[in-house]
Amino acid sequence: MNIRPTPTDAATDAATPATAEAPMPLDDLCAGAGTVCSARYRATTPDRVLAAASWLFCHHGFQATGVDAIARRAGTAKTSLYKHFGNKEQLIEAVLEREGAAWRSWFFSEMAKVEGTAEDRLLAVFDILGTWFADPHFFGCPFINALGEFDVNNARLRKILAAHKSHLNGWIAAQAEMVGTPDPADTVAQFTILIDGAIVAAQASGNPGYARQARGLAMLLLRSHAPASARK
Amino acid sequence: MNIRPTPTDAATDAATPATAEAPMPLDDLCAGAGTVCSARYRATTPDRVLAAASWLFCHHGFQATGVDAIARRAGTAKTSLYKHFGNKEQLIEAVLEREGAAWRSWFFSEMAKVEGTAEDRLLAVFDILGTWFADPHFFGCPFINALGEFDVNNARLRKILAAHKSHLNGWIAAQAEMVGTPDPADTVAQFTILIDGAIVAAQASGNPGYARQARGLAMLLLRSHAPASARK
DNA sequence: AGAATCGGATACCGATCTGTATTCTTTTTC
DNA sequence: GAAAAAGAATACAGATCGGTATCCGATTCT
Repeated sequence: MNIRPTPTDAATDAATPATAEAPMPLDDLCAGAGTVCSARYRATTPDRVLAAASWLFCHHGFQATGVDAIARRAGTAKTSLYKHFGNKEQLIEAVLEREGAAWRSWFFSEMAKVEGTAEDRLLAVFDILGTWFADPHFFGCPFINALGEFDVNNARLRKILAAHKSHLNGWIAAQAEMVGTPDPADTVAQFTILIDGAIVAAQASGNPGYARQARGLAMLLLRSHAPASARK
Repeated sequence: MNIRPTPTDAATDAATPATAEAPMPLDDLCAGAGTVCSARYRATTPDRVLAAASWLFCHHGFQATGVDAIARRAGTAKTSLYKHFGNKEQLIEAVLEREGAAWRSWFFSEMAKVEGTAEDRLLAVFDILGTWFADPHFFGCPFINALGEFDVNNARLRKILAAHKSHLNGWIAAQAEMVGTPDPADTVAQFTILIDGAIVAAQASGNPGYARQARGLAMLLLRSHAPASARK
C-alpha cells in the first residue's frame, strides 16, 4: 500500500523520463484525466501547469501531490509556476475552477445532442454520466474528492464547489419546471443524490453500470407524479 | 484558505494546551468524531491513539495529519505509537477498520430498535442516516473521503473498503429478498446509490435533510414493484 | 538593434514530514 | 521487593515540503 505515489508511477508522473528532451504533448499530458481532456488547453505555460496539476491531483490527491512534481510533469520550472499562480492553494483553486468549467462545457455539449422532452433530457443526464464513468481513467468527481481532503471550514473551496453545483442544479430546476414536477427544489435535491451517489458508487467499484441504475431511479421518480400528462 | 489546519485549530487538535497536564478524557478525545464516539474505546494506549487519529483524519484529512499531531492529541509519545502500529500506513488501515466496525455496530444497534417488516427496515436505513447527518460534527463517510485522497490502485485500502461495504450490502440483500424485489442485486446497487448520494450531498451542503429525500426515493423504489403484496 | 519580458535552471531556505535511537521513569508481574 | 515490560521525553536523521533568490538564455516588441 502506498500513500505516496508508487515508484512505478514515476514514469507516468513525469513528463520527461529524467533526461530532459522534448516536452510532453498536451494530449499526453492530460491523457486519462477525464474531464480535463475535454478542455483542450492551449499550450501556454499556465495551461500546461493546469493540465499537469489536474492529472496529478486527481490521481494522487491534492495534499499528496508536490509542487515539484507538477512542475516536472508540466515540463516547466517551479519558478514559472509560482509566477503564474502565486502559491499552491491558488493553483488548487484554479485547477478546480477550470475542471468545473471543462466538465460543464463537456456535459452541456453532450446534452445539446439530446432530442426530446425535458424528461428525456433529465434521463439523458445519466447516459452522459455513464460515458464519463466508462473512461478507463475515471477517478471520480474532483469536487467530491476535494470535499473529503480539505478542512470542513474552507470558505474559498466550498464557494467554488457551490458555484459548480449551482450551475447544474439551475439547469435541473429548469427542466423540472418544464416537466411540471410538484416541487422543482425537491427534484433538484433528489437528482443531486442520484448523481453524487452514482459517481461515488462508480468510483468505489470501478463499475460504470451504476449510471444505468441511477437512471432507473430517476425514471421512477419522474413517472411517480403526473401519470401520463406533463409533456412539454 | 488553509490547507494545513488553521492556527485556531491547535487548541482542539492538541489534547493538552501545550503544557502537559492530565491527559484528555477519552470522551473528549473523540468528541464530535461521529461514528468514533459510538465505539467507546477502552483507555489503553493503542485505543487512545486510534481515537485521536480518527478525529484528526476525519477533520483534516489523512495526508494532512502528521504523526506528531496524533501522538500529541492522544497524549502519548510518538515512540509508543510506532511500537503499536508500525508506521502511518498501518495506522490508517487500523483506523479505517475500526471506524467501519464502530459504524456498523452503531448502525445495526439502531436498526435493532426498528419494528416492522423488511420494507420498514429498509426505509429506516435513511432515518438512521439522518441522525448521523444531524451530528454537528458530521464529516462524511471516512471511506468515501479516503477514496478520493489515496491512489486509485491501492489494493489494501480498497480491500478494507470493500469489506465494509459488503457487510451492509449483504444485509440489504437479505432484506430485499424478504421484501421480494425482482432482483435483490439491483436493489442493493440502487440502495448503494441512495446511501452514498445522501452522504455526499449532506456532507457538501451541511443539510441533513437529504436523508429524508433519499428515503422518499427508496420508498418509491420499493413501491414500484409489487403494488400491494409482498409483505413478510 | 536594443530593450524588455518571459521562462528555464539551480541552489537554497526554513519548516515539517516519517521514522528511529537513546535514556529515564513508571507500571505491572512474579 | 526484584525483574520485566511499557511508556514518556528528547533528540536526531534523512527526506520532502512549499516557496524564494539569482542567474542566464530565448523570444518578442518597438
